[in-house]
Amino acid sequence: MGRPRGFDEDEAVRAAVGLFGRQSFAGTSVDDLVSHLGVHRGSLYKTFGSKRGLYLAALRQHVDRDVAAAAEVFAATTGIDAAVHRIATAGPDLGLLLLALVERAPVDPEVAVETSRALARLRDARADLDQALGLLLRTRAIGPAPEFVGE
Amino acid sequence: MGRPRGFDEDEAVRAAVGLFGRQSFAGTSVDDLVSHLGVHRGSLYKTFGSKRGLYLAALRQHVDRDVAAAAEVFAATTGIDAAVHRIATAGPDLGLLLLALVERAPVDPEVAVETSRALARLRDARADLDQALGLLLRTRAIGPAPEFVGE
DNA sequence: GCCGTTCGAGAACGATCAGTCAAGAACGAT
DNA sequence: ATCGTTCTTGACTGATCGTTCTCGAACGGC
Repeated sequence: MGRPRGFDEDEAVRAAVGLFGRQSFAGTSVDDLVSHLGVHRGSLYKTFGSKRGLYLAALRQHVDRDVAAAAEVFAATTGIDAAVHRIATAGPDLGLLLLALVERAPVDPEVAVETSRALARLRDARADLDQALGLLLRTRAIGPAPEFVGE
Repeated sequence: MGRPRGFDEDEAVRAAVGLFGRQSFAGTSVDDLVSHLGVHRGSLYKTFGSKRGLYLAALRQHVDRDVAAAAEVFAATTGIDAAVHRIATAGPDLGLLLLALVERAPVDPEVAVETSRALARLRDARADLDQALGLLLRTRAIGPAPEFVGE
């Protein structure tokens, strides 16, 4: 009963993944979120409790969806450069995971739980996780690695 | 001529490295900086121009000092786990570099220049840069890797 | 056709943000 | 001693921060 929602919660969280993944937690304001998610202020707080609550929801969806998809690419692609290149160009954006790892995990235990979950997923898909992480990090910072060409 | 400075610019920048490296750029307020650097508001803006100016100064010092020191450890230590463990426990804190890579380099070209400089330094010291980066990233997120013992 | 409930819309809250300004204090030079 | 210069100090600005509140609209149940 009651008035039905005017927004899709899953879509809203997905949009939050994009914003937090591009601008970081501290760098994303609630105004940013409100104007990009199609969710109004009151509904946002009613649904997620706080900015941090929405961030955690976004991170969980990111791990379950985007990180899982990336893990599949990693498992299916031989060669780290090719796998990371494929993810960077056609795969899911892992910006939120990278940002969560350095920005929030050290100071927010619940974030650390989710990032650990993500790392475990990736480790299962590929034993040389560290090398993949480092390459993803450099790819985000400098753009796609120019030294890699070809499929 | 003129009144002498009441603070050491090098020390102030070093303190800024710590703050930015722990709390990120967007997560560190000018009030934070003022209360931890021993530099008052006016002097901060007179000396560095803006919060971003101070951030760039901090990042440059970080690359020239802390990243250079880490590169020496990497070059002098055989074994990635041992090298990263040594840096994490007794070496320089590379938090600012990691944060700059994911938070600022993608949106601030001058930051990207400095992070590229840092990566070049590390690459010269160790060919398997990506693996080292990934391990540093995980170490920051979850704390020192429990699987590594000895040395 | 109301009632209870949930949501939409946006004004409003105190706090904090980055950045500026004016007034005075501490120096070197004359 | 006085002047020009540079730095200190803290109040101040308008904007933006995360969060809360109010009020009306849209629903299911009776």
